Amino acid sequence: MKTSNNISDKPEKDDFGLDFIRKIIVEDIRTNKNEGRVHTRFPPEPNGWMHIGHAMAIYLSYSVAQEYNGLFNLRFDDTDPSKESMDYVEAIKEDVQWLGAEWEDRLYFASDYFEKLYEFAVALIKAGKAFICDLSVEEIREQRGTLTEPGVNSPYRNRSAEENFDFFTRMREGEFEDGSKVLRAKIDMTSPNLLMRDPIMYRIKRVSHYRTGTEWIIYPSYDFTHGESDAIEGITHSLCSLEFETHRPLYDWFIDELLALGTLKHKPRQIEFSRLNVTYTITSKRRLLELVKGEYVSGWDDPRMPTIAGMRKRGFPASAIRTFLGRVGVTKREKNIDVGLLEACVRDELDKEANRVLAVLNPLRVVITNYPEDQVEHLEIPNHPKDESRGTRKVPFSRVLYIEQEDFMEDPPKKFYRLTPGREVRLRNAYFITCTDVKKDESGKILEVHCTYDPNTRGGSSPDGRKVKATIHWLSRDHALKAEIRLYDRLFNREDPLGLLDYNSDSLKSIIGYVEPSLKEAKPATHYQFERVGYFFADPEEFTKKKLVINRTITLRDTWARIKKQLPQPKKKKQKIKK
RNA sequence: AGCCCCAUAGUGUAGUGGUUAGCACCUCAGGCUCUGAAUCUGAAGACUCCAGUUCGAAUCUGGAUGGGGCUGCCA
Repeated sequence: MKTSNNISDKPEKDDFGLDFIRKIIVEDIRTNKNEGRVHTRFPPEPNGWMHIGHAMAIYLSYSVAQEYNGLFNLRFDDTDPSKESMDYVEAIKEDVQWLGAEWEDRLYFASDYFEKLYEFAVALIKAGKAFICDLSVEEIREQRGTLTEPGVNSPYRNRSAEENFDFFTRMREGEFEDGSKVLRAKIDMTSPNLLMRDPIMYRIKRVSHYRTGTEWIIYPSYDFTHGESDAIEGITHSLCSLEFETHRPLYDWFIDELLALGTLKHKPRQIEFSRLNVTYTITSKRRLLELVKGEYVSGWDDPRMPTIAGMRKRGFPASAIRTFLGRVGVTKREKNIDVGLLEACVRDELDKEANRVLAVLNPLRVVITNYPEDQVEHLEIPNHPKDESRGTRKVPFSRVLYIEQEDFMEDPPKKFYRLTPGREVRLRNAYFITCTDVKKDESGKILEVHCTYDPNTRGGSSPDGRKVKATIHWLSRDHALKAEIRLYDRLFNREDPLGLLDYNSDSLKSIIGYVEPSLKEAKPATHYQFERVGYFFADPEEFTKKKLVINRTITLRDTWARIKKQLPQPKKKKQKIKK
């Protein structure tokens, strides 16, 4: 760290392309502010689940610290005991860790600073900067004024420092009722910023705190805790979302006063960035709670939820979330990111990571009529077509197979080039087969399809160089394993969902599908690509050898589905053409 | 209504007085392919407006317009 500081010969434009926060940091380092240190923090309140928006805050603060050789703290902002719990602390730690943000030994709690905060408050009281106010909640609200009218001074505003100190001591000792007195900062009741109108610093709350128990009955407010905690920890850049912008003058006021009194020695800088909104998702705690309470989802970690726990269970890799966040960037504009971008990042990552296997979601029986009745072959199939080092596995092949229902059409449209009567296609990594016959029941429902195979195409290529237009996936019927497959889709069917009203009732379809035998050896929490179908994830908790529970993370990009949509509608029923 | 913040393709972002205004996702067309995947090539697509400063403005200044935030003893 003790490098020579030749500030002058630093190239000026090395901050090109950086976001505005990193520019500030680069400049601060250049001018040796905070002795060139960078120290950030993520300050969740342990009263709820972390979601994609929090992920952005975590990732930003952490990666900024990383990039500039700084430190990153995890600090729980636990000043409202009525809603907080240790369970949330543990869940949040897991989420933060999973995302890849490391706090090392710097795990802190604002509640550890209660004594210090109390002393800070006393210092402010003694300096005449804070007073005990006996007004009720309603009276304080009335006297605060409105957006356009100034507030009026509390009648208790001019109590002497001694009296204030005495009251504050007795507040702590439990002499007064909850709500009967508060400690307020003495700032300016006419400020156009409502937060500066003598804001509350301490309130009496006889609620047991999940960490400090009944030790305290007075608790500091967010505004009087957050900045002070930052200062105590030596935070240099306190990054938060835009809604705290109007709090900044107050953040600064407390610290400046404490600095002037010599109580504090360090001043962090709060910088606000716009929060992340994603299409087809909601992050409002209240709205999400409705889904949980109404059992529209299985819980806060339901794979459809935008929570970090939900995305984890869904099978979104942390690295995909990180690249997503990186692509989104940091600004102060309101953003509404296309969920497609997140999905693209997930596919991108999984294409590299996931081994390929064969699975059939909706089976259609295929009989290879020229294949010997009792024969079983074990075909060697690569685990990843782009990565030989991942090796191969054996997949059984026999006379009776399953293929995907939608890979066969008796009377196909022009652009359909999968299996159809008379046509030859390839079974992935197996054989060329030609459809010879279609068996139906009396009602016309297709029961099975008869095909012949070409023994010379073993492995999937023909010696005569003959081409087929399509390759489809398959499974040997007698060897296929049943699996509970949960097909997840977007939780809402509206780009800008309001809540329950836009709930997508098709967002989960649980089906029994078939997978190749190798899946029996799968470990929970591993990613697979079901070839031609999508990316799937062995459920971290529920997947066992006996019961294969598999979540669909995301479908493959499906060009055929789009072509199909553009095709003239088959005239089964009269359909009203929308447009 | 008062104060504060924001404004570049559909979306997100780069651009810091001279650029054919760059990139990513999306969209469309095509190539390649044992995944209609991946990949490759190409196309379409933007500086909110009005004044001012300047030889020259997306960029600086002023105003307008549009969007967002703020009236918890929540964070």
